[in-house]
Amino acid sequence: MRSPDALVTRFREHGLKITPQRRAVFGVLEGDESHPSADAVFRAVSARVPGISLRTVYQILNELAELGEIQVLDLGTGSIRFDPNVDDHHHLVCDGCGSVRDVNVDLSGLATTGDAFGDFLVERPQVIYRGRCRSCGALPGAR
Amino acid sequence: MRSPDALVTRFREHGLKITPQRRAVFGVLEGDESHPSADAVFRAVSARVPGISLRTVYQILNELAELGEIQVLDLGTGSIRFDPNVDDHHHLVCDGCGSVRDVNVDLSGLATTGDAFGDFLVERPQVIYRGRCRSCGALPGAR
DNA sequence: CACCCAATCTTCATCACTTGTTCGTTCGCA
DNA sequence: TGCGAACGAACAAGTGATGAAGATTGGGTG
Repeated sequence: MRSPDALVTRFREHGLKITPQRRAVFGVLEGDESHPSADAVFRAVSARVPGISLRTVYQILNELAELGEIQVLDLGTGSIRFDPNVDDHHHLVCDGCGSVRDVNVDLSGLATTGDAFGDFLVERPQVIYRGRCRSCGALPGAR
Repeated sequence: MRSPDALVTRFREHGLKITPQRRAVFGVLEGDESHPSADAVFRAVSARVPGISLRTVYQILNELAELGEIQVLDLGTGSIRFDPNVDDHHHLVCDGCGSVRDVNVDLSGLATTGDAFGDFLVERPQVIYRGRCRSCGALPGAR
């Protein structure tokens, strides 16, 4: 995701208006590596723009996704996660607390064609490393 | 997943009763490679046991999962998928129609520890190959 | 073979997440 | 500054999955 200023420009270019709500979402997402859910973004944004509705947050997040500024992730944690990091990378998902972390691994050796794939056209291989983060390490497993 | 007969034995061993509903679910899942959703199982089972409730199907599927007889998959297709194949394997997911296919690839080379993982303990690396199946190959993309 | 109790099934309700709709308000360019 | 298009807020719907409770049934027992 680009900087909030660049996003302002980009939104204007696409005929989208710049509202305090949008600015606030831009600001909250900038540098956020926590892979927040819509609700988490909503709570963070509410501190800057009291009274904003969850619906509006969803709208803005979907707009950002459509512009390719953020990535939409369904990692099976019960809610969709949003990732301002749109570079090629993969994710660690903690079964204990549901937290998500980026991980950079070289998958160039990963086959995406061959007998096993038949005529299926692989476009986006995705790796989800499920396990336990440090704080959930020893604990038994309810999310 | 074992054979329906073996499942009957296994359920009895666990103090679970054998009902027509359970037999029907066993039968439907046997050899099923379509990775059905709960609703798909429900529809298939309804042909054998008219009047069965969706709630009961969910219950039986969860029991099978707890016994480790089937795998529960959240592949981001909107609903949970159930897989009688519990061997180590991965999945092709079609962005077009949401269909799922098994794929056997050697992932022994896939790292699960190292600097990139820090103190995160990877237990189940999961690979989802997203792309297009044959019939959706050329078509544009609504699911 | 009928009985009985726990287990199970069905029905209804609830919950969490996400999106559709409507209407008053606001943006932003002229 | 003003106007039209776009937006935000409130409300409600919709989907997938689970919780609760009363009616029913499996299957060992007398």
